[in-house]
Amino acid sequence: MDVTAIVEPLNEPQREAVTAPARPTLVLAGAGSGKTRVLVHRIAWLIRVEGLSPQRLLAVTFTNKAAAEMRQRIEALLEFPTQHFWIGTFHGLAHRLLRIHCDEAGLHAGFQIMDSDDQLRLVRRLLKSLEIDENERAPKEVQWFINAQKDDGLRPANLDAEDNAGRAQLIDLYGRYEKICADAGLVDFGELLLRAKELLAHNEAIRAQYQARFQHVLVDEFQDTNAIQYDWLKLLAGRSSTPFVVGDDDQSIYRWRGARVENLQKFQRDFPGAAVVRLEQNYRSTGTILNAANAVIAHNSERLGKNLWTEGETGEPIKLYAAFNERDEAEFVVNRIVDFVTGGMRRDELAVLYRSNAQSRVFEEALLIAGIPYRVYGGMRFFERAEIKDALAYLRLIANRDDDPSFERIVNVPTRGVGARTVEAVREEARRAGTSLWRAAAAVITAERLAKRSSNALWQFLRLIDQLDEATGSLALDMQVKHVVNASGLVAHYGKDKLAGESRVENIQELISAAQGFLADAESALPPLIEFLSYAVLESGDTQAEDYEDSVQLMTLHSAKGLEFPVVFVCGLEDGLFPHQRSATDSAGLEEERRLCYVGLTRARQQVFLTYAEQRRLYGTDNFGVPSRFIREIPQELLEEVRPAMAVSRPVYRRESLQEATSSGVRLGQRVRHGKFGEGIVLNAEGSGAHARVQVNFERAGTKWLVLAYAKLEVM
DNA sequence: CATACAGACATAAAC
DNA sequence: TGTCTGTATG
Repeated sequence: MDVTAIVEPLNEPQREAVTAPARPTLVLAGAGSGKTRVLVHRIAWLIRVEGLSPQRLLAVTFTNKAAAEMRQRIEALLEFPTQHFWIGTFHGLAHRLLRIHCDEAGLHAGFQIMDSDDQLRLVRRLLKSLEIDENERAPKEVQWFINAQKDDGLRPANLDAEDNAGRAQLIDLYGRYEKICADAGLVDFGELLLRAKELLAHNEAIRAQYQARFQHVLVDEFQDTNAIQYDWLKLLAGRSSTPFVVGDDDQSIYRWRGARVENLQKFQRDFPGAAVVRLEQNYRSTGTILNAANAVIAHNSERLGKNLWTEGETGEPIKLYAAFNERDEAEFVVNRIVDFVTGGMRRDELAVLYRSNAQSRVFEEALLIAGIPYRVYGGMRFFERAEIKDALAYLRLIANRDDDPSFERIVNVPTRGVGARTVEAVREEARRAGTSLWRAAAAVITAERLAKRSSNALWQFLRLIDQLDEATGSLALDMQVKHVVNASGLVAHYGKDKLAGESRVENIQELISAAQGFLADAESALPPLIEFLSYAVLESGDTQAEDYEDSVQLMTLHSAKGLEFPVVFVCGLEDGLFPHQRSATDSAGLEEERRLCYVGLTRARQQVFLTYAEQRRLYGTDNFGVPSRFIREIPQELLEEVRPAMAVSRPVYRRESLQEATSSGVRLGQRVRHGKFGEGIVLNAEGSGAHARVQVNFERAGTKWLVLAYAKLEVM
């Protein structure tokens, strides 16, 4: 194969990155600048030109989708199968490492992975067993604490209570949680990474082995890495390997999930002499869209600095629509969609983006009325569905009787007469004897401490699991699954469901198909079932099956990252909604919101529509919105305001800012006193001068809108 | 033990 | 306002 195909289609900086000599390299790749292309061509270059054995490279992504895409594109370019390449997600690769070295990592050979749902259940049960009230200590908070510590690489022993009783309790819970996981042979997502990191950090032989093996380590979306992922990379790269990382600080939108943008700077410090390549030429959007995006992101102070440009056309101005309310906003968007579709555009070329999921409903209703097919991203994914998780719990219990969360999940599904009291007795025994629920159940039955009926029901359950194990031990994986879902009564149980029975049974059938199509790793010594169960957690499946028909795409700004559409609607641009109230309090949060806006704008190829609603019904109450500051950050000459024919209100960018509107000393959050209504807090404000109005929540009189000129509010 | 109702809650989400 | 969870009830 000739080198031309690898190098020819690249621009200068792309080529520089792809053909870079073997030294640490940081590629700052702007939106739409060919980031994936650079990674794919770099790998092709290393193999074809540098003669690197595929065995000796490691490529890491965040999502299975990205990993699959990379694989596919490498195969297309190299005409070469990639099954044996180490390309995968951080979690997938960590999992692989732990399976290979489970002894050294201190894990059971058949350890299983818990998803966040399983994790939360486990935390709930832990709190209950300690008789800690959920109102006093929210399970979510405990879960969040544990995950945050793991993301930072900290074990309970590394934590200091700092004379804080609440913190001390959290640390204690973290310790107990770890014990439960270890006993049940369970590993959560954070644990996969942390364990893998500790394995490399503490075991010199293994570390040396992988450092020597992986000459090149490539990382995608580097701005999304957390502390452990970074340490992991550093351990793996060692002195002899070459890290090649690609990222964009302007697209870092996952700080709340543990991501550390600082890792980009840290990389330059930890690998002195690292080459830095900037990809700034954009192949996606019009000049107008890029100028707008550049202008918005320029308001951020913490940046490495980058400016997107294009050789393409200027394109249409960005259209701005000020809707009366959220229904009007949706109607406007749907009318534009109808126009585009009538004009010959495919529906899946149109995307409606919003800040929070709750906003989708109004658009869905409007699209439904207009008879336009749409697809909403997000929501329940395949392997997260209750019927699927129940089926998997049976399989997990068959594989490992000590898997307490699975035991609890299915001990009475379908209902077999094992009630809450019976389960409580089993838990009690497990706590007393310090064993798993499975063993405790057997002990409770033997001790004859239960009513005969309960005892029998429990006995039936234990027998069922043993029987399923015996009956399926020698079957192929798909037959194993098929037998379990039928003989356990799960299919019959879900089939009875009047509302969703049909689809639930279909899903269970789908699980059997998935098992049928599952290719277990030939090198692995583990039973295929164990591998399949891990696969099910790590690859939790798409939200929805592939579109049957061409449909409009509805999703949050977060889930739009990495995608592109000819036409993009960014909706709900109101202060408090976008930027979101809960992120706008500190500058770091606000900057992340701004990056989110940047991500939204740069999704569009040809045309962007921005909308906001002057009034929005949210959680049952009306809110009067102020246009998002992000609108004002776009240069006016790039914007064109679309007004309904009857409109009378002023154009948004000439509208006085909130501060001017309330220059009389009344600010949001300000305490004020009114002659008649008493004291209250200013919630909202709009208009200016003689028309300026504020919304005040009075302690006694409730929420009221008042015209400042008349109300004679006293600032407190 | 299934269903009905009351009350809490509501940013984003990959593995 | 809608959804989800936990509890009360037949």
